[in-house]
Amino acid sequence: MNANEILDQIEQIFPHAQCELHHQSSFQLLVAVVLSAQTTDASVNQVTPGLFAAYPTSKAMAQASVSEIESYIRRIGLYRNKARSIHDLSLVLEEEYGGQVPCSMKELMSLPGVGRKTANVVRSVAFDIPSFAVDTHVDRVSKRLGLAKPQDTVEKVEEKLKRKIDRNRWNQGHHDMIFFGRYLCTARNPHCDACPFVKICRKDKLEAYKQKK
DNA sequence: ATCCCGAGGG
DNA sequence: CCCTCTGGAT
Repeated sequence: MNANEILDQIEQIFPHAQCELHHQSSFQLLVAVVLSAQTTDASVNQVTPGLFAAYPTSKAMAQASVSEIESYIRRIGLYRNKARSIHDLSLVLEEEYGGQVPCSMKELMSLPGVGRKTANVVRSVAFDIPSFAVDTHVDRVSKRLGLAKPQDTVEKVEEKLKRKIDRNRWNQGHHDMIFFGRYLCTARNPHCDACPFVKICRKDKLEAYKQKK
């Protein structure tokens, strides 16, 4: 079973996999993705309504104080780093990009608090540019399904997925693997009884590798 | 390699 | 209680 066939199977189980972070603009998407680091999107969606009501645009966010932003997002993890990142990146958007979110990898990754994963998600969801963001779910699922090796870095996993999956399926495939990892192939207690990939699964090998390390 | 860091699930 | 959640900067 090749990578495209694996996606076919996942899409039978999850026909409507998509971005679940609530947002109404590319700026709001960027902020929501920064907030989503090491945090469930359900938690992010609890704080963004209040945050975006107070500061809907990069201009408003840049004019807010970091402590004011903190007060809206204190419920989620890493809130001090995130408040600082959101404020500072809004300032850069206003001063360097005329209030527009850039779409190149180089420009996105130069923003404070924005790394390769966040940049890939923004490019994929906001600009519909073929990308493959590798987060904790995509990394785990790729290694369990044998699309990458246990020792591969996230950059290596991204490279292998892009090579093995048709380009026109990258953006949807990302969300397919997120849903599969979030709702079926979970980190703890995966639902192997309902999984179509038990024959090819390398979960045990992945865990053995982690033990040695 | 370490730090950040609250909430929800098992 | 411990683990995990669409990571990034140092």
